[in-house]
Amino acid sequence: MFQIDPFGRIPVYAQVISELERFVLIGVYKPQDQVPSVRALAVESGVNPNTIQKAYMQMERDGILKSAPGRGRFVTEEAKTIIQSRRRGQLDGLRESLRAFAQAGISREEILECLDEVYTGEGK
Amino acid sequence: MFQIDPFGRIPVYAQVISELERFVLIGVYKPQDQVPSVRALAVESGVNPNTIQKAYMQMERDGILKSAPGRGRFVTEEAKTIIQSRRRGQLDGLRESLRAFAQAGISREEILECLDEVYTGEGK
Amino acid sequence: MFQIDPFGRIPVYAQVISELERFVLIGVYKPQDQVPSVRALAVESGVNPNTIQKAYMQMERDGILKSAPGRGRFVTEEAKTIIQSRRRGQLDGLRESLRAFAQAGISREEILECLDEVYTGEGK
Amino acid sequence: MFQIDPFGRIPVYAQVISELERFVLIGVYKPQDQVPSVRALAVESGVNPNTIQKAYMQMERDGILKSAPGRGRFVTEEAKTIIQSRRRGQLDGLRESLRAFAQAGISREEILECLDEVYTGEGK
DNA sequence: GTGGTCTAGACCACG
DNA sequence: GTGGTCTAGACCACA
Repeated sequence: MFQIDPFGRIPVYAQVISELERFVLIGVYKPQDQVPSVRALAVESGVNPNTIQKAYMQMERDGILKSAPGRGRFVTEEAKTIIQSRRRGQLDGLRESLRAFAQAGISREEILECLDEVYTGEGK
Repeated sequence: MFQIDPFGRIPVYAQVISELERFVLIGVYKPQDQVPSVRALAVESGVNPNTIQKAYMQMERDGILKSAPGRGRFVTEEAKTIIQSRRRGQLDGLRESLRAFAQAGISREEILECLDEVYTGEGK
Repeated sequence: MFQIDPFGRIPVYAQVISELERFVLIGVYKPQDQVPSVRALAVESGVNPNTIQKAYMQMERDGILKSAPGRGRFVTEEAKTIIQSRRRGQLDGLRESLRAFAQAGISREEILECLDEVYTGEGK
Repeated sequence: MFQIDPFGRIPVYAQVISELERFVLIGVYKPQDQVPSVRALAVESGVNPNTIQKAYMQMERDGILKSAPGRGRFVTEEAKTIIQSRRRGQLDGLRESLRAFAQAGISREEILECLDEVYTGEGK
């Protein structure tokens, strides 16, 4: 239920954030829900507690989580909104990426095919 | 003619490779052509010779360049093919990335818009 | 346990690779095993960390090692297979070498004698 | 008739020597024969004259050639003998090489097969 | 001049 | 602590 790949270029803490955000988007975690404690999530995911801590801290900074000292961490009301709007901002990143492919001689059609594959294919 | 950004997340040696491969793809460097010497490219680009060396070595391992010790480095016959096929493989990465946007609630239309922006926009 | 000859025609980084691959082949390092850190191996072998780094990077590109940033480097599942198949490819080089001896007037028997000497002699 | 590969790990000057020695062994060049001038061989082989010069100097040092200033270079009486005996000494190198293959997990049979291939195959 | 190798020392992101 | 990257400066073999 919690997939982390310790190898590969994506930092583990970023993967943790990504997974948690995904859970918020699909409604596994709803506003006011309590998220697992650092320790609990660490053992469940096999990730170093320091790394979980780092992920939680950043999500707090982003306004997705809020911590109630001594009681735990909770999903904010605006979590879903924040995540979606931020992802929209990431389109800039995508644009840059696409530009790279364009420069690399990949045709618009090849990418379109790719796109359809994703949006008509299976949901996962 | 040779743009490197020493600050920013992309390693300099990767940028060097990217630029050189771009030159091969657009025909600035053709098979059997000699590429600039390590030292020459270092001064031209303002990058440390060691970093150029690292880039060249990797391109050699990739079969894009071949070296004739004492004479210089040359573009292989298969260079263009290798680069293109490799980039095609990178489409898998793009596919995964697009899938992430889909999950994040970005519509197919938003990405399409992005795509057109890139392919109809300026060449740079 | 780790023999490096810093003088002599074989590059140090190549010797490091050779030693590590040997350890994989004889089972000292098994799949999923962690290999020594760059710094640790540097002090143990008396080689500059950069040189170790270079060796490790190449083995990674070869698919023999994989790195988990911040945690260390590990032997891949396919390591042994890759090494063996690559060495098998080197038989082409041997064939060429033998051909040279044949042309040089060395008889098949002389080489056979050589061969037996090696394979019946001591393991080292 | 004169094959040089400017790429690859074998130095060009060594290849030149190897080719010339081959010609002596197969009788193309006999004792007292004059070998091509540095310049002539350079244009014929497409190799830098400096490199030819280096090869000739070493062959002189080895007693295979002797120079008559102003008249040219000639094959010595002992050339063939010297080359053959030297090659015999190279068996030590072969032995070391075979040992490496043995350590690399290549079986004696695989090398034997290789050997037969060479000695029963075509002469070239 | 070319490429190939190595050292020393530094900085950063990550866990 | 780990790996990843970069710089500066040096030496060698080769053409």
